Amino acid sequence: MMSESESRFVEEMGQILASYGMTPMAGRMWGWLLICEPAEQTAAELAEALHASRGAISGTARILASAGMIRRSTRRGDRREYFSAPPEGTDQFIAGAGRVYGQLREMLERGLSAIADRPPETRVRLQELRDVMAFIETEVPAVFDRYLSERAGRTGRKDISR
Amino acid sequence: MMSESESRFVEEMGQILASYGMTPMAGRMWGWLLICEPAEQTAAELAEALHASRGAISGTARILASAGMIRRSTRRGDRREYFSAPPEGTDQFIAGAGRVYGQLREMLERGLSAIADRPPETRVRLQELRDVMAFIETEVPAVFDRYLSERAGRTGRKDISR
DNA sequence: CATGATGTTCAGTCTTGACTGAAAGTTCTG
DNA sequence: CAGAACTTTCAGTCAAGACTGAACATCATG
Repeated sequence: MMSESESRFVEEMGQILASYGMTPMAGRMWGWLLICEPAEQTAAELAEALHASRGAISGTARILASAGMIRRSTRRGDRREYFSAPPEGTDQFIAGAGRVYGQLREMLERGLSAIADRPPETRVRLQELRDVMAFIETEVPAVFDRYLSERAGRTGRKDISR
Repeated sequence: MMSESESRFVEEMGQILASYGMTPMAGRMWGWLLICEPAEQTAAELAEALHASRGAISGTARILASAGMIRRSTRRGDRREYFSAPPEGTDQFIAGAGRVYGQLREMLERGLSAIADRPPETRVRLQELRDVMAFIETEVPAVFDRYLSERAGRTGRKDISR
């Protein structure tokens, strides 16, 4: 059973992730998997905790798993699947957020070629935006790497890899 | 009249911005203002170009203007307002995107206090995510400043300010 | 291979919220 | 100050899509 404040957190995760392209259920599921005990939960447990149908759990788990944000695991002699939020999920989430900038930049490139014949003072408006996106796009991995090495230092130089 | 490829760009802007929390109309309007000629457009012109009602233009312009992404200007002896996409609009857009990380971090803090009494191995899942967000939150302004100084160099050291 | 347990699919329902359009409000000109 | 030109507001419409739940598929076990 979820406490009042836990439930509030799970619901907020649903709202925020929903406002950024995922479904509310995806946010709730990830949120719950980040705080639940035990860390591994069956579909039936998730359905009960989140007050959701089996169908919703199944579909949402598929999306989150293919995005790398949750992990599915099985146990010998147990038909059920167990879901959990692994550490890499965080990285995948950040990576997904970073991809947005590339997507935007590509669209802006197409926009620029659509107005290729316009005077420079017109084109400069879009170019400026495209340039910012291109810059951020290349910076995101650098920032993330910097975080990783900072963390490696903090936790006593574990995980230099990746 | 919009060309085929311009129309495609405008529509794509609508879709992408919509998938990131804004309305389709906001994306379309910003997109169009980034490529239209002349740069300043009246509400009536926008309504025609975007095939939208006056009401939709009014509401959307309010949102975009208060977010700092478009500018409203008036001319003496002309009741109409003119809308345009100024260079600062780009900065405001980036700033808005950056704010997301702070919002997420705050929510994660609340989540952490909701599970304050749990064992460390449970809390570490959320803490990890919170730490990444906090790091990125502080990095975003730095990245943007780096872009500004790079651009200042590129354009012959204009605009050191801001 | 029959049975029960679990997972997936999908047609239908229901909610949310973007957009329309008409009415009301505001500001300029003669 | 009357009237025209715009803009804003808001109740209503409509479409998109998240979720449900039942039917169907799959798998382990006796």
